[in-house]
Amino acid sequence: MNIGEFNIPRFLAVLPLFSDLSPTELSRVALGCQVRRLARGDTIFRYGEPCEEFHVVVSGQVKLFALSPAGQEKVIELVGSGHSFAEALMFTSKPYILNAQALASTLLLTVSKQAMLEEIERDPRFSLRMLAGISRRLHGLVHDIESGALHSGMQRVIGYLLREHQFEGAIGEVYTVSLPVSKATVASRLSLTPEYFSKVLHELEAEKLIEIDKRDIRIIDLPRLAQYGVH
Amino acid sequence: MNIGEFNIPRFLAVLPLFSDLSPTELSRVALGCQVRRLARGDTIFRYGEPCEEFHVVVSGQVKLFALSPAGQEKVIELVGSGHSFAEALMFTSKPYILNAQALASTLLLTVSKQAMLEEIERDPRFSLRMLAGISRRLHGLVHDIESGALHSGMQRVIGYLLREHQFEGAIGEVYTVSLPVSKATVASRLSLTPEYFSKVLHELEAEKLIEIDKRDIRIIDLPRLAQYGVH
DNA sequence: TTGAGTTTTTGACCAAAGTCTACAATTCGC
DNA sequence: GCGAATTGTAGACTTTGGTCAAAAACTCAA
Repeated sequence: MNIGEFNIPRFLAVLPLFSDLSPTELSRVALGCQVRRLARGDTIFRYGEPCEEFHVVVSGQVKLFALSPAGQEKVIELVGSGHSFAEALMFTSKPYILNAQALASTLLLTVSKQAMLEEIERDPRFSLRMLAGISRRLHGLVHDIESGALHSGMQRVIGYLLREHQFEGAIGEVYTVSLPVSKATVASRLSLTPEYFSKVLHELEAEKLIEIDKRDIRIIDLPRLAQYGVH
Repeated sequence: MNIGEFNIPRFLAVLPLFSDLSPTELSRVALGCQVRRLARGDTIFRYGEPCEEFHVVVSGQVKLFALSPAGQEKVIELVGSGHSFAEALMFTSKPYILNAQALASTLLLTVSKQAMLEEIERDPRFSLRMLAGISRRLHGLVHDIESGALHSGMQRVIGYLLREHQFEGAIGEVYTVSLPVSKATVASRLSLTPEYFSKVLHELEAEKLIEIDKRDIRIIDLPRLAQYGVH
């Protein structure tokens, strides 16, 4: 795809955040945008760098992660096509508190802080949508903290499978969840080591609740899976 | 204190969120407010209830917590005087996702969603301040996830002591941290059981890094405490 | 296809943190 | 100041989940 030909206003119009801006407004915002093509492994930003923009994944996949002093990483979020990240950073005038890296070949749209602030000044309804977006993200995190603290590793894995199975096709009684990324990455997202994640999956397979076929997990007994581990 | 005499606009003016509204604007917001006196243990809201307002602790203390299906609770946040909570809920038009309860005799100011939305429509700068506030909260949570996932229980306790000691007075070389609430509540905030929290504290005491005197923790050797457990 | 480089699995072993129980200390209502 | 209720401490024991090392399975490019 030729980056030069990518129609920014048209893409912006699809995002919930910008969905009811007029064409004039859209092209005004588009002026503050920049499109980049990234290869797998490319860094988008690092902890501590100044933040003057937010980002939208047009296609591909991005991971947001923290690094411990010892260098071990914890995936906070996986961002797929059509989703945005780092909106909240813009408003605190603090540097990035996370790292972002492309997990695959990715087309990334970057919107400048300046363009956003101008649009907020112009239209209060716009800022309401921004508030709603950030609030939703905050709730997602609260939910994550809850499940991290309240559920065991087994339960987090089951919860993940149940959440993801909705987005996948159902064939007969059998749902298939395709892990979007490597097992190690999903494991980190769930705050588990890859080894332990593997063990948990295989325990579920031994119980005839799921079947593992590389990155496809078939859910064989949904009701019993939902029940498992609720001792 | 007589609730009827409590001057709402004057109190609002002290909050960062409202700090540069004019007296006219303040009294307009005040119309959408309500003041309540709560006793220790009183419920402010429960998971699942509709949310049509946000809250400010005038005096006293409030805990926000999640409940597992089994009924065990995890404290997500402790809110003290002058701080607000549940702002983000207002913008998602979803029900409360947490429970809130007074930990002590508390004076609570409740601001209606309606009043806030009207003010946002009027002044874009106001919404920017709102965005900054919610964003800051989001970063606090990201920070919590990082330290929960990346640090051991020992390190979380030390981190807590180091964070809190700044707010307390220093006498000579010895800083004193006064736990604001019961050890069990602090333990839950740190995702530990009360028993384990107690063990960790006493291990630190045995190492002559702190001294425990009921709810007062004296930090005897700050530099070594900061270092301890960084194996 | 081969073989180098990942990613995933396995199993033995270990440590951190939770559970349970009992009891000591504190606080509070009266 | 007494007794009840709440909070905190201690120790034995269990479990969950992490570590390490090695092997197996996959991927992909030449």
